[in-house]
Amino acid sequence: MITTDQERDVFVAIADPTRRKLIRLLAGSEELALYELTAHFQMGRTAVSKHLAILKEADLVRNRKIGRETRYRLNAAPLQEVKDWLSFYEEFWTERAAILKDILEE
Amino acid sequence: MITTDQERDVFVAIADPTRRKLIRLLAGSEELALYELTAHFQMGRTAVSKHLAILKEADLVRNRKIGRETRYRLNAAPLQEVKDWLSFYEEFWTERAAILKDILEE
DNA sequence: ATAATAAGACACTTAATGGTGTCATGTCAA
DNA sequence: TTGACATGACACCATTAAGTGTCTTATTAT
Repeated sequence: MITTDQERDVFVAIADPTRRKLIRLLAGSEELALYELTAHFQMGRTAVSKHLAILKEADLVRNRKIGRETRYRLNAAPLQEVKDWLSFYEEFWTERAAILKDILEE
Repeated sequence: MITTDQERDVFVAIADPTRRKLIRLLAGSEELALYELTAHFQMGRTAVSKHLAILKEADLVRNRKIGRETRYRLNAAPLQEVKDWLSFYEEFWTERAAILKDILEE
């Protein structure tokens, strides 16, 4: 049996600086077409398209076809998962926590 | 001129599930030696060591040699960078923000 | 002193990633 | 209706990533 393996990995999606820049661009506009997004990068359209596919896989981006162009929009919701993950470790880097720990270690 | 390229990429460091598990393990103990960490995985010691090297590069982990063993400890501080990055997008996934946006779009 | 343990340092393999260029197709404009 | 534009779909390539195994060295325990 072959599981279609739709991984939906948000952590991997945001690991790449190009993809973080895409997210940033989409946060600034309601909707942007592939060719508009591509204009902000040095790489070719195909590469940008692939990055968007990875973002889409993680559901960080939604798209719809309008005439001959494909418009992309941001869906930030999956970032919640990262925030939840982080929240567990927050106490480990907080100044307050560090002081408390020092006290306990005395 | 060769720039030694110490990239220190926190986003890449946390993108891998094995490395997130390492972080989790280290959050649970003050210090753990490589062989102790390795015991929690199916992969070999060398592989775990490499993952720790990547975490160390991102300064998410510090290590010291005690006798023949190398003990690792968590340094969560660099995760702050991820949190800062996330905070910018927080309003985009908040329920409140979604409702507000709908109102503004009327 | 010797054997066992912990880990560093390599060399190596396989698969995934990030990019390219090209061709085909649908859509818009003149 | 013809040409230009936007994109999808490939095939392809180079580099990096993730894992392996082996050899060596330092340290501990018997």
